Amino acid sequence: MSPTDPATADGAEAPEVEAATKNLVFNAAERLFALNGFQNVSVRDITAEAGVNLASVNYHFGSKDALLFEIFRRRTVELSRDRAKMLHEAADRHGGNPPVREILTALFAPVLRWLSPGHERRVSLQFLIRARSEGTQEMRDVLRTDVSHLRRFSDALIAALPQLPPEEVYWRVHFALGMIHQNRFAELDRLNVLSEGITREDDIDGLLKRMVDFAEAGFLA
Amino acid sequence: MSPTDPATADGAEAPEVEAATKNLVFNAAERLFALNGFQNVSVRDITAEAGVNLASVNYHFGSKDALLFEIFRRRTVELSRDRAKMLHEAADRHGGNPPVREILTALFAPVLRWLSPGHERRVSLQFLIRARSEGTQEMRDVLRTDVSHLRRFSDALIAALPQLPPEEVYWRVHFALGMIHQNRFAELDRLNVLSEGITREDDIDGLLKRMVDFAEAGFLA
DNA sequence: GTCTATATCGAGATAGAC
DNA sequence: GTCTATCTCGATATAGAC
Repeated sequence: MSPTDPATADGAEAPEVEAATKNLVFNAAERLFALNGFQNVSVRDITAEAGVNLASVNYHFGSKDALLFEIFRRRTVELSRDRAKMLHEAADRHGGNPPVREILTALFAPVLRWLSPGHERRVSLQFLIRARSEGTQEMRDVLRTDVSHLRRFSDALIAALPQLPPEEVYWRVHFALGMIHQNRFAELDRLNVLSEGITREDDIDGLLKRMVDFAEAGFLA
Repeated sequence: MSPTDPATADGAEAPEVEAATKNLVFNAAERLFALNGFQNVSVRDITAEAGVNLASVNYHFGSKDALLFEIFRRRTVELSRDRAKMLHEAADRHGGNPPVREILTALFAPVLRWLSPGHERRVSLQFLIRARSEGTQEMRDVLRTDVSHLRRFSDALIAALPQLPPEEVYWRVHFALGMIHQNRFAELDRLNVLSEGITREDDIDGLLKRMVDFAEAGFLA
């Protein structure tokens, strides 16, 4: 049986029984890709960072692209689950029809939590943001066509805004997503230069409130 | 004198006196980079598309990266000039202090005009959007540190919103920029899938109004 | 499972004829 | 200025010893 068999390619689920090497590679790759970009990180960089031998990537994952895709898939699922959970809880609190503000909070908060300075998933988020523009064809196909997770949010917003044509709601979802994707390192750096350091990006709760305030006003306009 | 001398590297300004080859390369490169990404386009692809020989890129531009940077610089200057002109005109109409809505229009409209289906600069815009994430180190340094053009907009917004702390205005500029950057082909495709085709991205005037409505509400919140 | 050594390939850059 | 042919490098992937 090949080690790239799906049943064994679970990494984080059972790190102690699976080859330790595989997790070392996975984590080193995610970190390096997030920091330096997909094309700027070679398999050699990854194996050196992980302290394992050069052949490990191909042995455990099949190829560099397959490794990229596995990181992408795992983190995407995690993020979607966090968001869906928050949306579900908001629906429970409001008899199935949460207000706009809580829907937007469920959309934004998981991302911002991951963005927190000390958070374990901070690099995962940068990885996912990079995947949108630097990803392989396979990743971009998934990103373009798999909207099942987003649809729960657009449906909830359409229900919460019955006076708005759905077309309008979709566009505003698009704008709100743009606000999230802007939170990559490079753009936050730029904001810091523009504001001469007065924007404090490590104040995650403040940022969440700011984003929800801005987007809520846009949706209710 | 080297053909990469700045004085002769003007391309569009004097296409008939400059080497025709240089402009063929410039235009083919911009189009291919915009469509397929910087790393996915080789010098061979460019010269084949332009119908010129392989050595042209290095002869006229010095290197692939230098070619990329020249496209980036020229289009950046053009876009900034369009925006600055609109902001200036809005200021003239309002005794030096334009309202939020007109400032945002000056920020958004040039980008959306370039995005129009038949517009000559449509691919230029996709190129610039790509430069933000796929660009060379040199490009990203410029993007991160050169905020002189943006500052005119943030200053105008701070003046138009005296009741808001500047910190808040800077964050909202950040959100508004995210809304613009979301208008790349891949994200528009995704929106189309999500909305099942009811969002008409070729209605540029409608999109401008939607974006200004959303952002203005966010700034006035 | 893990390592070293290497095959193979595609890229950017350049030399030198015309 | 333009072309062909080629140099050189860095990358992924893999063969095969241990």
